[in-house]
Amino acid sequence: MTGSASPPFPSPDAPGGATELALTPVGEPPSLRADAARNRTRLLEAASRLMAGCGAAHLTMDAVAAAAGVGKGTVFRRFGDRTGLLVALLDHREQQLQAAFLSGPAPLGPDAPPLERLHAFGPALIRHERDHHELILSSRTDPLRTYAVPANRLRLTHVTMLLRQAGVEGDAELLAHALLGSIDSVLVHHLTVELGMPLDRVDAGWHDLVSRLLPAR
Amino acid sequence: MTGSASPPFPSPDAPGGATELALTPVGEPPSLRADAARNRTRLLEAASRLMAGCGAAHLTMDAVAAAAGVGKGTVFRRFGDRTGLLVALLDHREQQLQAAFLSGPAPLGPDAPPLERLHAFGPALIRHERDHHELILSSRTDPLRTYAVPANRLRLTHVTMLLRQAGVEGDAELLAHALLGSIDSVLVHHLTVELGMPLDRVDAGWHDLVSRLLPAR
DNA sequence: AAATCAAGCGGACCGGGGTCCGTTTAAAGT
DNA sequence: ACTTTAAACGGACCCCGGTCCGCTTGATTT
Repeated sequence: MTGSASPPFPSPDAPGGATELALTPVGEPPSLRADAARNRTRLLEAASRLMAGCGAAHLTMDAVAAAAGVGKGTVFRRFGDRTGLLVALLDHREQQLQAAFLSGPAPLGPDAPPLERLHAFGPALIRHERDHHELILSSRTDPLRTYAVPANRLRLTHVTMLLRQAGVEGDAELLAHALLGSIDSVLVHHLTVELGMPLDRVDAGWHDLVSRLLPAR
Repeated sequence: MTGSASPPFPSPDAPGGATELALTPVGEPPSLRADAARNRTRLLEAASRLMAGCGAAHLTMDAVAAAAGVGKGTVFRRFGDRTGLLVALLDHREQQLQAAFLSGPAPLGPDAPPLERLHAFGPALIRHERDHHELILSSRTDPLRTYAVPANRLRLTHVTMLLRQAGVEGDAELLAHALLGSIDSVLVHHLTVELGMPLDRVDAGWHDLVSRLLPAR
Protein backbone atom coordinates (compact mmCIF):
# COMPACT_ATOMS: atom_id res chain seq x y z
CA MET A 1 0.00 0.00 0.00
CA THR A 2 2.46 2.54 -1.10
CA GLY A 3 0.34 5.27 -2.55
CA SER A 4 -2.68 5.68 -0.31
CA ALA A 5 -1.56 8.85 1.45
CA SER A 6 -2.95 12.33 1.20
CA PRO A 7 0.16 14.49 0.72
CA PRO A 8 0.73 16.39 -2.50
CA PHE A 9 2.86 13.69 -4.01
CA PRO A 10 1.46 10.32 -2.95
CA SER A 11 4.48 8.49 -4.27
CA PRO A 12 6.85 8.90 -7.15
CA ASP A 13 7.63 6.07 -9.49
CA ALA A 14 9.48 4.27 -6.77
CA PRO A 15 8.43 0.70 -6.17
CA GLY A 16 8.23 1.44 -2.47
CA GLY A 17 9.97 -1.62 -1.21
CA ALA A 18 7.08 -3.84 -0.36
CA THR A 19 7.37 -5.93 -3.47
CA GLU A 20 10.09 -8.49 -3.69
CA LEU A 21 13.20 -7.67 -5.59
CA ALA A 22 12.64 -8.26 -9.28
CA LEU A 23 15.57 -9.86 -10.94
CA THR A 24 14.94 -8.13 -14.21
CA PRO A 25 16.56 -4.82 -15.00
CA VAL A 26 14.50 -2.05 -13.56
CA GLY A 27 11.53 -1.40 -15.77
CA GLU A 28 9.42 1.63 -16.40
CA PRO A 29 6.71 2.25 -13.87
CA PRO A 30 3.35 0.95 -14.89
CA SER A 31 0.47 2.82 -16.41
CA LEU A 32 1.27 6.48 -16.49
CA ARG A 33 -1.12 8.76 -18.18
CA ALA A 34 -0.04 9.56 -21.73
CA ASP A 35 1.12 13.08 -20.97
CA ALA A 36 2.89 11.97 -17.83
CA ALA A 37 4.81 9.28 -19.64
CA ARG A 38 5.77 11.69 -22.35
CA ASN A 39 6.99 14.22 -19.84
CA ARG A 40 8.92 11.59 -17.96
CA THR A 41 10.84 10.74 -21.09
CA ARG A 42 11.40 14.37 -21.91
CA LEU A 43 12.71 15.01 -18.44
CA LEU A 44 15.17 12.14 -18.49
CA GLU A 45 16.42 13.17 -21.90
CA ALA A 46 16.76 16.78 -20.87
CA ALA A 47 18.58 15.81 -17.69
CA SER A 48 20.94 13.57 -19.60
CA ARG A 49 21.64 16.28 -22.14
CA LEU A 50 22.22 18.97 -19.55
CA MET A 51 24.42 16.69 -17.51
CA ALA A 52 26.63 16.02 -20.49
CA GLY A 53 27.08 19.75 -20.76
CA CYS A 54 27.64 20.95 -17.25
CA GLY A 55 28.17 17.89 -15.09
CA ALA A 56 25.86 16.19 -12.64
CA ALA A 57 26.90 18.38 -9.77
CA HIS A 58 25.65 21.54 -11.45
CA LEU A 59 22.42 20.07 -12.68
CA THR A 60 19.59 22.16 -11.28
CA MET A 61 16.01 21.08 -11.13
CA ASP A 62 14.87 24.37 -12.58
CA ALA A 63 17.10 23.89 -15.59
CA VAL A 64 15.87 20.35 -16.18
CA ALA A 65 12.27 21.45 -15.98
CA ALA A 66 12.86 24.36 -18.32
CA ALA A 67 14.82 22.28 -20.82
CA ALA A 68 12.06 19.70 -20.87
CA GLY A 69 9.44 22.37 -21.27
CA VAL A 70 7.53 21.51 -18.12
CA GLY A 71 6.98 23.12 -14.74
CA LYS A 72 9.18 22.43 -11.78
CA GLY A 73 6.40 20.77 -9.85
CA THR A 74 6.16 18.15 -12.54
CA VAL A 75 9.75 17.09 -12.02
CA PHE A 76 9.21 16.61 -8.32
CA ARG A 77 5.93 14.84 -8.80
CA ARG A 78 7.59 12.37 -11.14
CA PHE A 79 10.86 11.72 -9.35
CA GLY A 80 10.22 12.72 -5.77
CA ASP A 81 13.38 14.74 -5.38
CA ARG A 82 16.69 15.46 -6.99
CA THR A 83 18.15 12.20 -5.78
CA GLY A 84 15.24 10.33 -7.31
CA LEU A 85 15.92 11.86 -10.69
CA LEU A 86 19.60 10.99 -10.53
CA VAL A 87 18.87 7.45 -9.41
CA ALA A 88 16.52 7.05 -12.32
CA LEU A 89 19.25 8.14 -14.71
CA LEU A 90 21.71 5.84 -13.01
CA ASP A 91 19.40 2.85 -13.05
CA HIS A 92 19.02 3.29 -16.74
CA ARG A 93 22.76 3.33 -17.33
CA GLU A 94 23.22 0.37 -15.06
CA GLN A 95 21.11 -1.97 -17.10
CA GLN A 96 24.06 -2.76 -19.29
CA LEU A 97 26.12 -3.97 -16.36
CA GLN A 98 23.19 -5.90 -14.97
CA ALA A 99 22.62 -7.66 -18.25
CA ALA A 100 26.30 -8.56 -18.37
CA PHE A 101 26.42 -10.38 -15.07
CA LEU A 102 22.88 -11.72 -15.13
CA SER A 103 22.81 -13.22 -18.58
CA GLY A 104 25.94 -12.20 -20.47
CA PRO A 105 28.77 -14.43 -21.66
CA ALA A 106 31.34 -16.04 -19.40
CA PRO A 107 33.25 -15.31 -17.28
CA LEU A 108 30.76 -12.75 -15.94
CA GLY A 109 27.59 -14.51 -16.98
CA PRO A 110 25.98 -17.72 -15.79
CA ASP A 111 28.01 -20.02 -18.03
CA ALA A 112 31.12 -19.76 -15.88
CA PRO A 113 31.69 -21.44 -12.51
CA PRO A 114 30.82 -19.28 -9.49
CA LEU A 115 34.33 -18.53 -8.32
CA GLU A 116 35.33 -17.40 -11.76
CA ARG A 117 32.26 -15.20 -12.01
CA LEU A 118 33.10 -13.67 -8.68
CA HIS A 119 36.61 -12.86 -9.79
CA ALA A 120 35.28 -11.33 -12.98
CA PHE A 121 32.65 -9.32 -11.15
CA GLY A 122 35.15 -7.08 -9.38
CA PRO A 123 36.87 -5.51 -12.36
CA ALA A 124 33.55 -5.07 -14.13
CA LEU A 125 32.06 -3.26 -11.17
CA ILE A 126 35.21 -1.24 -10.61
CA ARG A 127 35.06 0.11 -14.14
CA HIS A 128 31.38 0.77 -13.87
CA GLU A 129 31.86 2.72 -10.66
CA ARG A 130 34.68 4.66 -12.17
CA ASP A 131 32.84 5.50 -15.38
CA HIS A 132 29.73 6.73 -13.64
CA HIS A 133 31.47 8.19 -10.65
CA GLU A 134 30.10 11.67 -11.02
CA LEU A 135 26.50 10.58 -11.28
CA ILE A 136 26.84 8.05 -8.49
CA LEU A 137 28.38 10.68 -6.30
CA SER A 138 25.63 13.19 -6.91
CA SER A 139 22.98 10.61 -6.21
CA ARG A 140 24.38 10.03 -2.72
CA THR A 141 22.76 13.03 -1.16
CA ASP A 142 20.71 10.72 0.96
CA PRO A 143 23.02 7.90 2.08
CA LEU A 144 20.24 6.06 3.87
CA ARG A 145 18.56 5.39 0.58
CA THR A 146 21.59 3.59 -0.80
CA TYR A 147 20.42 0.18 0.29
CA ALA A 148 16.98 0.76 -1.15
CA VAL A 149 18.25 1.43 -4.66
CA PRO A 150 17.20 -1.59 -6.75
CA ALA A 151 20.52 -1.81 -8.54
CA ASN A 152 22.39 -2.10 -5.26
CA ARG A 153 20.05 -4.73 -3.89
CA LEU A 154 20.52 -6.71 -7.05
CA ARG A 155 24.29 -6.59 -6.67
CA LEU A 156 24.01 -7.79 -3.11
CA THR A 157 21.84 -10.77 -3.87
CA HIS A 158 24.02 -11.62 -6.83
CA VAL A 159 27.26 -11.63 -4.87
CA THR A 160 25.63 -13.44 -1.99
CA MET A 161 24.47 -16.12 -4.37
CA LEU A 162 27.89 -16.48 -5.96
CA LEU A 163 29.48 -16.81 -2.54
CA ARG A 164 27.08 -19.56 -1.52
CA GLN A 165 27.54 -21.36 -4.82
CA ALA A 166 31.28 -21.10 -4.35
CA GLY A 167 30.93 -23.03 -1.14
CA VAL A 168 31.00 -20.36 1.52
CA GLU A 169 29.71 -21.53 4.82
CA GLY A 170 28.48 -18.98 7.27
CA ASP A 171 27.17 -15.50 6.78
CA ALA A 172 27.41 -15.08 3.04
CA GLU A 173 25.35 -11.92 3.10
CA LEU A 174 27.68 -10.09 5.44
CA LEU A 175 30.62 -11.21 3.36
CA ALA A 176 28.89 -9.88 0.30
CA HIS A 177 28.44 -6.54 2.01
CA ALA A 178 32.12 -6.47 2.84
CA LEU A 179 33.09 -7.33 -0.72
CA LEU A 180 30.82 -4.73 -2.24
CA GLY A 181 31.98 -2.17 0.27
CA SER A 182 35.48 -2.57 -1.04
CA ILE A 183 34.39 -1.31 -4.47
CA ASP A 184 32.66 1.81 -3.39
CA SER A 185 32.68 4.41 -6.12
CA VAL A 186 34.18 7.04 -3.89
CA LEU A 187 36.93 4.67 -2.83
CA VAL A 188 37.75 3.73 -6.40
CA HIS A 189 37.91 7.38 -7.31
CA HIS A 190 40.07 8.15 -4.32
CA LEU A 191 42.50 5.39 -5.15
CA THR A 192 42.76 5.89 -8.90
CA VAL A 193 42.41 9.63 -9.24
CA GLU A 194 43.54 11.19 -5.99
CA LEU A 195 46.25 8.67 -5.24
CA GLY A 196 46.99 7.84 -8.85
CA MET A 197 46.84 4.10 -8.32
CA PRO A 198 46.65 2.12 -11.57
CA LEU A 199 43.44 0.20 -12.12
CA ASP A 200 45.37 -3.05 -12.28
CA ARG A 201 46.32 -2.71 -8.69
CA VAL A 202 42.73 -2.15 -7.64
CA ASP A 203 41.76 -5.22 -9.65
CA ALA A 204 44.57 -7.14 -7.99
CA GLY A 205 43.24 -6.05 -4.62
CA TRP A 206 39.88 -7.55 -5.50
CA HIS A 207 41.35 -10.84 -6.65
CA ASP A 208 43.49 -10.96 -3.55
CA LEU A 209 40.48 -10.34 -1.39
CA VAL A 210 38.39 -12.99 -3.09
CA SER A 211 41.22 -15.49 -2.93
CA ARG A 212 41.70 -14.94 0.77
CA LEU A 213 38.03 -15.26 1.48
CA LEU A 214 37.60 -18.34 -0.63
CA PRO A 215 40.79 -20.33 -0.38
CA ALA A 216 40.95 -22.83 -3.20
CA ARG A 217 39.49 -26.02 -1.92
CA MET B 1 50.31 25.27 -0.74
CA THR B 2 46.77 24.85 0.24
CA GLY B 3 45.71 28.22 1.50
CA SER B 4 47.29 30.81 -0.75
CA ALA B 5 44.13 31.76 -2.66
CA SER B 6 42.40 35.11 -2.80
CA PRO B 7 38.73 34.16 -2.17
CA PRO B 8 36.80 35.56 0.75
CA PHE B 9 37.72 32.69 3.01
CA PRO B 10 41.34 31.77 2.33
CA SER B 11 41.03 28.54 4.25
CA PRO B 12 39.14 27.34 7.29
CA ASP B 13 40.82 25.63 10.16
CA ALA B 14 41.46 22.58 8.07
CA PRO B 15 45.05 21.39 8.01
CA GLY B 16 44.78 21.09 4.26
CA GLY B 17 46.48 17.80 3.76
CA ALA B 18 50.00 18.85 2.89
CA THR B 19 51.34 17.99 6.29
CA GLU B 20 51.87 14.39 7.21
CA LEU B 21 49.26 12.70 9.30
CA ALA B 22 49.82 13.45 12.93
CA LEU B 23 49.25 10.46 15.10
CA THR B 24 47.90 12.47 17.95
CA PRO B 25 44.21 13.11 18.31
CA VAL B 26 43.25 16.04 16.17
CA GLY B 27 44.29 19.24 17.88
CA GLU B 28 42.95 22.73 17.81
CA PRO B 29 44.13 24.85 14.92
CA PRO B 30 47.05 27.07 15.78
CA SER B 31 47.06 30.70 16.77
CA LEU B 32 43.62 32.11 16.25
CA ARG B 33 43.02 35.63 17.27
CA ALA B 34 41.52 35.85 20.74
CA ASP B 35 38.02 36.72 19.57
CA ALA B 36 38.13 34.10 16.85
CA ALA B 37 39.11 31.36 19.27
CA ARG B 38 36.39 32.41 21.67
CA ASN B 39 33.81 32.38 18.92
CA ARG B 40 34.98 29.03 17.67
CA THR B 41 34.35 27.53 21.09
CA ARG B 42 31.01 29.23 21.39
CA LEU B 43 29.97 27.92 18.00
CA LEU B 44 30.91 24.34 18.75
CA GLU B 45 29.11 24.47 22.06
CA ALA B 46 26.05 26.04 20.51
CA ALA B 47 26.02 23.47 17.73
CA SER B 48 26.35 20.63 20.19
CA ARG B 49 23.56 21.99 22.32
CA LEU B 50 21.23 22.56 19.42
CA MET B 51 21.97 19.17 17.99
CA ALA B 52 21.03 17.50 21.23
CA GLY B 53 17.72 19.27 20.96
CA CYS B 54 16.67 18.86 17.37
CA GLY B 55 19.04 16.36 15.79
CA ALA B 56 21.93 16.87 13.41
CA ALA B 57 19.74 16.76 10.35
CA HIS B 58 17.76 19.81 11.40
CA LEU B 59 20.71 21.84 12.53
CA THR B 60 20.70 25.07 10.57
CA MET B 61 23.66 27.36 10.22
CA ASP B 62 21.50 30.36 11.01
CA ALA B 63 20.42 28.79 14.26
CA VAL B 64 23.97 27.94 15.28
CA ALA B 65 25.14 31.44 14.53
CA ALA B 66 22.25 32.98 16.44
CA ALA B 67 22.66 30.64 19.42
CA ALA B 68 26.35 31.46 19.59
CA GLY B 69 25.63 35.16 19.31
CA VAL B 70 27.67 35.70 16.15
CA GLY B 71 26.90 36.45 12.54
CA LYS B 72 26.40 33.79 9.95
CA GLY B 73 29.49 34.80 8.02
CA THR B 74 31.59 33.98 11.05
CA VAL B 75 30.44 30.39 11.07
CA PHE B 76 31.38 29.91 7.46
CA ARG B 77 34.70 31.69 7.87
CA ARG B 78 35.58 29.37 10.71
CA PHE B 79 34.38 26.04 9.39
CA GLY B 80 34.18 26.52 5.65
CA ASP B 81 30.75 25.01 5.28
CA ARG B 82 28.17 22.98 7.09
CA THR B 83 30.09 19.78 6.55
CA GLY B 84 33.16 21.38 8.07
CA LEU B 85 31.28 22.26 11.21
CA LEU B 86 29.90 18.75 11.56
CA VAL B 87 33.29 17.18 10.94
CA ALA B 88 34.75 19.39 13.65
CA LEU B 89 32.10 18.16 16.07
CA LEU B 90 32.71 14.59 15.03
CA ASP B 91 36.47 14.82 15.31
CA HIS B 92 36.04 16.01 18.82
CA ARG B 93 33.82 13.10 19.76
CA GLU B 94 36.14 10.67 18.07
CA GLN B 95 39.09 11.44 20.27
CA GLN B 96 37.85 8.97 22.82
CA LEU B 97 37.90 6.12 20.33
CA GLN B 98 41.28 7.20 19.02
CA ALA B 99 42.76 7.25 22.47
CA ALA B 100 41.40 3.76 23.08
CA PHE B 101 43.10 2.10 20.15
CA LEU B 102 46.20 4.28 20.12
CA SER B 103 47.15 4.10 23.75
CA GLY B 104 44.39 2.40 25.71
CA PRO B 105 44.47 -0.92 27.51
CA ALA B 106 44.52 -4.31 25.79
CA PRO B 107 43.02 -5.81 23.74
CA LEU B 108 42.46 -2.59 21.80
CA GLY B 109 45.63 -0.79 22.81
CA PRO B 110 49.26 -1.46 22.03
CA ASP B 111 49.78 -4.02 24.78
CA ALA B 112 47.98 -6.78 22.92
CA PRO B 113 49.30 -8.73 19.92
CA PRO B 114 48.31 -7.32 16.52
CA LEU B 115 45.79 -9.96 15.55
CA GLU B 116 44.01 -9.59 18.85
CA ARG B 117 43.95 -5.83 18.46
CA LEU B 118 42.50 -6.22 15.01
CA HIS B 119 39.74 -8.46 16.28
CA ALA B 120 38.97 -5.99 19.04
CA PHE B 121 38.99 -3.05 16.68
CA GLY B 122 35.88 -4.12 14.79
CA PRO B 123 33.35 -4.17 17.62
CA ALA B 124 34.75 -0.91 18.98
CA LEU B 125 34.37 0.80 15.65
CA ILE B 126 30.97 -0.75 15.04
CA ARG B 127 29.67 0.72 18.28
CA HIS B 128 31.24 4.04 17.58
CA GLU B 129 29.64 4.21 14.16
CA ARG B 130 26.31 3.22 15.58
CA ASP B 131 26.43 5.72 18.42
CA HIS B 132 27.33 8.66 16.23
CA HIS B 133 25.39 7.54 13.22
CA GLU B 134 23.31 10.64 12.90
CA LEU B 135 26.23 13.02 13.01
CA ILE B 136 28.33 10.88 10.70
CA LEU B 137 25.48 10.72 8.25
CA SER B 138 24.96 14.45 8.20
CA SER B 139 28.63 15.07 7.70
CA ARG B 140 28.61 13.00 4.50
CA THR B 141 27.20 15.71 2.33
CA ASP B 142 30.46 15.76 0.44
CA PRO B 143 31.56 12.15 0.03
CA LEU B 144 34.79 13.09 -1.67
CA ARG B 145 36.02 14.65 1.50
CA THR B 146 35.66 11.41 3.43
CA TYR B 147 39.20 10.30 2.81
CA ALA B 148 40.56 13.67 3.81
CA VAL B 149 39.00 13.59 7.27
CA PRO B 150 41.88 13.13 9.72
CA ALA B 151 40.02 10.60 11.81
CA ASN B 152 39.48 8.36 8.80
CA ARG B 153 43.06 8.58 7.67
CA LEU B 154 44.13 7.63 11.14
CA ARG B 155 41.92 4.55 11.09
CA LEU B 156 43.36 3.51 7.78
CA THR B 157 46.98 3.77 8.82
CA HIS B 158 46.16 2.02 12.06
CA VAL B 159 44.51 -0.96 10.43
CA THR B 160 47.17 -1.12 7.74
CA MET B 161 49.81 -1.24 10.43
CA LEU B 162 48.00 -3.97 12.35
CA LEU B 163 47.67 -6.02 9.18
CA ARG B 164 51.36 -5.75 8.43
CA GLN B 165 52.29 -6.57 12.00
CA ALA B 166 49.99 -9.55 11.82
CA GLY B 167 52.04 -10.85 8.94
CA VAL B 168 50.04 -9.89 5.91
CA GLU B 169 52.01 -10.03 2.74
CA GLY B 170 50.83 -8.03 -0.20
CA ASP B 171 48.71 -4.95 -0.40
CA ALA B 172 47.89 -4.29 3.24
CA GLU B 173 46.50 -0.87 2.48
CA LEU B 174 43.87 -2.16 0.08
CA LEU B 175 42.94 -4.85 2.56
CA ALA B 176 42.58 -2.18 5.20
CA HIS B 177 40.26 -0.25 2.93
CA ALA B 178 38.18 -3.36 2.41
CA LEU B 179 38.01 -4.03 6.14
CA LEU B 180 37.06 -0.49 7.02
CA GLY B 181 34.53 -0.43 4.22
CA SER B 182 32.74 -3.29 5.89
CA ILE B 183 32.04 -1.11 8.94
CA ASP B 184 30.55 1.84 7.20
CA SER B 185 28.19 3.71 9.48
CA VAL B 186 25.37 3.58 6.98
CA LEU B 187 25.82 -0.16 6.57
CA VAL B 188 25.82 -0.76 10.30
CA HIS B 189 22.67 1.28 10.61
CA HIS B 190 21.06 -0.55 7.74
CA LEU B 191 21.86 -3.93 9.22
CA THR B 192 20.98 -3.25 12.83
CA VAL B 193 18.10 -0.83 12.54
CA GLU B 194 16.45 -1.42 9.19
CA LEU B 195 17.05 -5.16 9.11
CA GLY B 196 17.00 -5.63 12.87
CA MET B 197 20.17 -7.67 12.93
CA PRO B 198 21.61 -8.07 16.44
CA LEU B 199 24.97 -6.41 17.01
CA ASP B 200 26.50 -9.75 17.88
CA ARG B 201 25.99 -10.94 14.38
CA VAL B 202 27.69 -7.88 12.94
CA ASP B 203 30.56 -8.45 15.32
CA ALA B 204 30.67 -12.08 14.26
CA GLY B 205 30.83 -10.95 10.66
CA TRP B 206 33.89 -8.89 11.47
CA HIS B 207 35.63 -11.73 13.27
CA ASP B 208 34.78 -14.05 10.43
CA LEU B 209 36.18 -11.61 7.93
CA VAL B 210 39.40 -11.09 9.87
CA SER B 211 39.84 -14.81 10.36
CA ARG B 212 39.43 -15.51 6.69
CA LEU B 213 41.84 -12.79 5.69
CA LEU B 214 44.42 -13.81 8.26
CA PRO B 215 44.27 -17.55 8.63
CA ALA B 216 45.97 -18.53 11.84
CA ARG B 217 49.55 -19.27 11.04
C1' DA C 1 -21.05 13.27 -27.16
C1' DA C 2 -21.29 14.98 -22.61
C1' DA C 3 -20.25 14.56 -18.01
C1' DT C 4 -17.24 13.29 -14.41
C1' DC C 5 -13.08 13.15 -11.89
C1' DA C 6 -8.67 11.48 -10.59
C1' DA C 7 -4.24 12.48 -12.30
C1' DG C 8 -1.27 15.67 -13.93
C1' DC C 9 0.44 20.36 -14.32
C1' DG C 10 3.01 24.72 -13.22
C1' DG C 11 4.76 28.55 -11.07
C1' DA C 12 4.56 31.46 -6.90
C1' DC C 13 6.49 30.78 -2.63
C1' DC C 14 9.52 29.42 1.36
C1' DG C 15 13.60 28.09 4.00
C1' DG C 16 18.31 27.15 4.31
C1' DG C 17 23.16 26.95 2.50
C1' DG C 18 26.76 29.76 0.91
C1' DT C 19 28.86 34.50 -0.63
C1' DC C 20 30.14 39.44 -0.58
C1' DC C 21 31.81 43.38 1.10
C1' DG C 22 31.74 47.43 4.14
C1' DT C 23 32.79 47.88 9.07
C1' DT C 24 35.11 46.73 13.41
C1' DT C 25 38.91 45.24 16.23
C1' DA C 26 42.87 42.61 18.07
C1' DA C 27 47.58 42.70 17.86
C1' DA C 28 52.14 44.32 16.11
C1' DG C 29 55.11 48.15 15.23
C1' DT C 30 56.90 53.19 16.53
C1' DA D 1 49.77 55.94 23.83
C1' DC D 2 49.17 56.23 18.67
C1' DT D 3 49.24 54.32 14.07
C1' DT D 4 48.78 50.64 11.08
C1' DT D 5 47.10 46.52 9.05
C1' DA D 6 45.56 42.11 8.47
C1' DA D 7 42.20 39.40 10.41
C1' DA D 8 37.61 38.83 11.97
C1' DC D 9 32.87 40.21 11.92
C1' DG D 10 27.92 40.32 10.44
C1' DG D 11 23.99 40.53 7.90
C1' DA D 12 22.04 41.63 3.35
C1' DC D 13 21.92 39.03 -0.61
C1' DC D 14 21.64 35.17 -4.13
C1' DC D 15 20.62 30.50 -5.60
C1' DC D 16 18.49 26.24 -5.45
C1' DG D 17 15.79 22.32 -3.60
C1' DG D 18 11.33 21.36 -2.21
C1' DT D 19 6.18 22.51 -1.24
C1' DC D 20 1.50 24.17 -2.07
C1' DC D 21 -2.60 24.73 -4.26
C1' DG D 22 -5.66 26.35 -7.88
C1' DC D 23 -6.10 25.20 -12.76
C1' DT D 24 -6.06 21.88 -16.84
C1' DT D 25 -6.58 17.62 -19.19
C1' DG D 26 -6.66 12.72 -20.44
C1' DA D 27 -9.34 8.77 -19.54
C1' DT D 28 -13.71 6.56 -18.36
C1' DT D 29 -18.57 6.04 -17.78
C1' DT D 30 -23.30 6.72 -19.25
